[in-house]
Amino acid sequence: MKTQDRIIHAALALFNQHGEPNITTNHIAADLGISPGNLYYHFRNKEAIIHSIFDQYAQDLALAFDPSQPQEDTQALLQHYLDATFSLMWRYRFFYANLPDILRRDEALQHKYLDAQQQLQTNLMTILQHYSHAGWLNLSESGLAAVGETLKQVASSWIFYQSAQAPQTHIHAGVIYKGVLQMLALLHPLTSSQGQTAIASLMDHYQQQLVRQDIRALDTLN
Amino acid sequence: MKTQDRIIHAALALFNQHGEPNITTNHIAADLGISPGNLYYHFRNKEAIIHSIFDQYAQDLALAFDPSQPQEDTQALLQHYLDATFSLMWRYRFFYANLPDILRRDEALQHKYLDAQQQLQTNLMTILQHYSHAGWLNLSESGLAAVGETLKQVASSWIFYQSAQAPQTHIHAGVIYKGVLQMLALLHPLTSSQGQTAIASLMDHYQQQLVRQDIRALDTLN
DNA sequence: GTCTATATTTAGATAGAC
DNA sequence: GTCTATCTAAATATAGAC
Repeated sequence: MKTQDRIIHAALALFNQHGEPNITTNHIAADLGISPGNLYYHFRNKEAIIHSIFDQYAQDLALAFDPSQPQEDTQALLQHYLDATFSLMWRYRFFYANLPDILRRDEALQHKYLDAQQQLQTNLMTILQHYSHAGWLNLSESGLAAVGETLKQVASSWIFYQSAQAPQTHIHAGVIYKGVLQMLALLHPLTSSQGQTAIASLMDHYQQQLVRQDIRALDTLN
Repeated sequence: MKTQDRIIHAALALFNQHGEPNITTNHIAADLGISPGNLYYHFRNKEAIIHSIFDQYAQDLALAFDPSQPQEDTQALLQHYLDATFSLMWRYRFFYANLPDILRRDEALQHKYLDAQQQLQTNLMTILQHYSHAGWLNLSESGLAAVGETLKQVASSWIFYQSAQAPQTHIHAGVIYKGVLQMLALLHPLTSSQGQTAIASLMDHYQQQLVRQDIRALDTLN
């Protein structure tokens, strides 16, 4: 791997584990066994590293919604959406745990972030409209928009919320399934009887993922 | 005012305006026109200042739900709850914009925060149960708990969410009314016809507050 | 591309005089 | 209680040799 990519990789891992404000350029260099001078040869400063990590995130996000993918049914579409957004948020969680301060320092990044959010929201609304047209949701057009807005907030602040609720050590990948379940629980009382079956089956699916994840987490402790 | 209180006051204002990570003990001392040495006479370090500010927040929160207050009707109770929690979150917004990192640094504070959250959640669930018993909500017992959990997340991540959405300069007190409206919009489709009237009247109320606030914000610009 | 060495700056904190 | 003076430690960043 190129040194530039190794820096991005190491920085992401350290940021996720210790929180971005607690990791300096020296920490990153030391972790890789390279000199600080070398690191500064590849990146102008720490902000540039964060910016590059975000670019990679945005690229991963675009790939996850590759328009060349085959048409799927509504149900699979929602599951794909939830899987992709939450697993990516988890992989880049340092960012979502610290959004206000990171974005304040880099105006260009703020705009890129809002663009990405807008794309995610558009995709979500498309899926909600599928559900609505299939008669699975009992909501007016404006009700749909309101739910979409709430879902967007729940998703994009989930990592933040969990980080504040639990001491850092207790956070593991299982929290992403909890986040998905939280969103589905929000939709559940708004569905018609057919829709309820669809949402309930998704909730079952993620409940199982959560249990498996918890078992894996226990294994890690041993 | 005692110097100790003046430090807390100035620190809160600076933290809210510039973000806690961007304000040093030197900034606080300079803002007050006192020496750094003097500041350190009153507080062991910056963390102690933040901790004191939180203690004041917790005290304000307890006061806002003074048990000696007269019994109110369900509707007034919810309005009181929303007014108090959101206006206090606004007054101490630096904290809510940066929760994960602030709490990670101070384990004792993490516990105090969780206690406060627990108290807020208990109060919220009591109110939801009032609504439910009055036949205003079409929800099972478990549905009620799920909605309560979502409302808790929406409320406690509202400041964070807004700070990430908007460039810092565009954030003003009006966002707290938007947050209240967001919570009410979440409840709205879950209500019975009587409940709908009650929630709709609250939404009207906060919509008006929001408009007034926006007008005041415009005034400030002129 | 990478290292060593080092400069610059700032945050956090303390000692001791008043 | 408050100030002046100052120290330590750390973070950011660069210069120049290899």
